[in-house]
Amino acid sequence: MTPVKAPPAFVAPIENVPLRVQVANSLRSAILSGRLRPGTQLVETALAEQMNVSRAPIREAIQILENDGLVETIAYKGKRVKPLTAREVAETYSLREVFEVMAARRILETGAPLDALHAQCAAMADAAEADDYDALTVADKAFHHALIRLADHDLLQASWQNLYLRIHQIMALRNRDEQNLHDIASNHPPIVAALEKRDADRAIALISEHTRTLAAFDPASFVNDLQPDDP
Amino acid sequence: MTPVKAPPAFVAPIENVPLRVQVANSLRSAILSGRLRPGTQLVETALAEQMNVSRAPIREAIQILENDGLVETIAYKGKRVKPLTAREVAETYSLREVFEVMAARRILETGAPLDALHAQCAAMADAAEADDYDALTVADKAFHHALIRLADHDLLQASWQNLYLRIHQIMALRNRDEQNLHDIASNHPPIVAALEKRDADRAIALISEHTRTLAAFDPASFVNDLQPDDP
DNA sequence: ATGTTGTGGTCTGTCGACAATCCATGGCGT
DNA sequence: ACGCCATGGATTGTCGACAGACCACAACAT
Repeated sequence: MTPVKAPPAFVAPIENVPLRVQVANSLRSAILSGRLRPGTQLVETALAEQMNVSRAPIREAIQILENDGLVETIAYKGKRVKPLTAREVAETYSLREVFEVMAARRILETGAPLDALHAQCAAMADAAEADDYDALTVADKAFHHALIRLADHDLLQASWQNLYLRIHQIMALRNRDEQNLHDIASNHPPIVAALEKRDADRAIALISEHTRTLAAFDPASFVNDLQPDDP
Repeated sequence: MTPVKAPPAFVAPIENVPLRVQVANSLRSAILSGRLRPGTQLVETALAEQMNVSRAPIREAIQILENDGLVETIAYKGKRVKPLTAREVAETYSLREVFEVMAARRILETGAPLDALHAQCAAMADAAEADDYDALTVADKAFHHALIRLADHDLLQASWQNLYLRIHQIMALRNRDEQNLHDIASNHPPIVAALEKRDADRAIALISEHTRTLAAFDPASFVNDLQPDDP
């Protein structure tokens, strides 16, 4: 049986993306790219008017971002892009370290193939050579995403992805001029090599060190460590 | 200055709890206690009528639960209590293990006092002696919560708490008769002892073992590993 | 029989309006 | 000057109604 009702697929299926998701995506990318800086107020009526939708989808979209940890609500007062404290940044990176170490452990246990990691290392080297910061960022994210994916752990992946949203935001707010692209790129191949050799201790140590290096970088320039509100 | 406007606090502050939060709490406790079993459909209109509120707060409440990972939405079809797969249960416990090991590491680094842990160990022993399953559950949660809190890491705590929601649900769905209260209670004091002695390896090993024991317990009785929907 | 096409019911998705709350500002009495 | 209450504007919280999408079932044609 199973009478192949639908052959390969000649046309793309039309997706029905709810407004709240479109709104959420739009706002999220604005936050992650740094166009909406931490502390910025998000006013429902204003956004609703700007985007030509009613307030309901806006509210639900903002709630989605709240669960992403990018927005916070103060009852009857307003919603705003969550300010980043130095402590939060540090905690974010330390948790990321734990996630990636866990991924490495699982990869070593299952012996998953590391092709994807090699590929991204190459991509990062190319980006560093071309002095292309954006490409490097993309490849870096792809590398770590691949690392997590190889761990074959959906919950870990979801948690990591959620965490990485903030990493993304932090990176966008950093001063990119101060970063050495070649340093970043060269950090990764040794990790893959250690995994390849099944040297757990070394792989873990490298990942920890790599994460801590990133965390230590320029911790103060974009952070708002002030009263609940402001200037 | 700082003219102490509000002395200690004689009466509880009047909190304005939004309906969505009340609804979310109500539904959450129903899910966590097992009264709403995985797979149960949540119909907005029905809930709205039952609780005498409009659909908007219900929708937002359900979204909160969705971010808690307790509910899932299928567009234009319905929302339902997320079914638990064996894989999810295993992943949940393995992530919890990583969280608690991280907490132990941090506690050992900072040398935080362990009073709270001792207290909960005692509470668990009492509960086991009195054959009081509910009290044991409470004390067990309090123990692990204290462990996480001592790590002094807000993000870790938030992640752990979110994860523990599912643990709570899983425990509620288990067959409590099959569990030996004394075994559970006796698992914890050695962990505290190892922490006290600053024996990192042993503490971590004990925590891992403890978590894995729980995870291995009765993995099939309440799980729905079936097609996307149905009976 | 088998496949197709309506059709009705049951949900969720979206909207616009109204109510509740909070905050800042300014008037008023002392 | 100082403190207190009223008032107004801004923003979120809640509501009820309508529109859109999907599913199941039945009627029909082949």
